[in-house]
Amino acid sequence: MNETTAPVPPRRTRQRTAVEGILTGLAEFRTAQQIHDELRRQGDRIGLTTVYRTLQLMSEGGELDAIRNAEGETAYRRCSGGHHHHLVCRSCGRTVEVSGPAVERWANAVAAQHGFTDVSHDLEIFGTCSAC
Amino acid sequence: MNETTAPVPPRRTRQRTAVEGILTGLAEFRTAQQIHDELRRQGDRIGLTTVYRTLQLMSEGGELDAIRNAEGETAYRRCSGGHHHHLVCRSCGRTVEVSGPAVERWANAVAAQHGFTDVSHDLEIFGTCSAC
DNA sequence: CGATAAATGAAAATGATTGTCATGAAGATC
DNA sequence: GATCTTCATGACAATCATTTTCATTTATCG
Repeated sequence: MNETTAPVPPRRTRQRTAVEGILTGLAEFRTAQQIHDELRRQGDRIGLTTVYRTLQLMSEGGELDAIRNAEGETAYRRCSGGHHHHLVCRSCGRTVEVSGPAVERWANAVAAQHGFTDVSHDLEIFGTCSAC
Repeated sequence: MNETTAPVPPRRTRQRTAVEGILTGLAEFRTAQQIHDELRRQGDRIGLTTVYRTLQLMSEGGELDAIRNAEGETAYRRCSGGHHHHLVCRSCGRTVEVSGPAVERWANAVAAQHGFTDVSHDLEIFGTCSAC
């Protein structure tokens, strides 16, 4: 009766391990195609479709953060536990994780004032970093 | 020698006027396709390509704000003097404009702490509205 | 009124992402 | 270890927003 609580863990395959391996120890955002290219460069035989699917599943499972860049591509990065936002450099793409309890409270309060429940939010800050 | 300062104003065409007309007096974000559909519904004969091009030019010229939604589409809105954010209902899509000076200050402060300049940000709050 | 360069738009091209489905491989069971 | 059931994979086709192409139309200037 519990079909929503995922009683079945995902299978441990060579491909899934490879994708996780790329993202572990990397703090930057990467697109599916970049990850695919990198794995191929390492001699790993893996399909582009699989990379897309794996990243999507990991993202849905809360293992990855996903953002869309200006070119319309979706980029992923390993997710550090808590809820946070991103400060992204427009030029080089460098990303810094930031968090602000005040923002969380403000968002919840504003939503509540308008009768909204089950609140979540997305916040991205863009700028030019000191190196650029 | 001044090719970057646009000495030539864009021509005033029926199509450009129509696109501007749709966005004037509308505070919500609309995609190129939605605007194209709306114009067609009004009996205005206009090509989808032209709508895309016009929106892009207006956005580059600072006349419009552009955001990317979760489906990967780009939505535009007339640049209303005041900066604000959106509270969107997940079920019915109802949108409420909200603003919070505290959030603006926080975003600017955080960015500055990390050496970022020329800061902007996107914030969207999602929830279920009282009617749903 | 022309001349001229920008604007338009229909159709084709692009490019990221998703769907399809036959084959391959985990994990459970014997 | 052999087998079975089911999920995972991947080559390819399909989708879909957006861009490019290029012949035609039209603002705007002199």
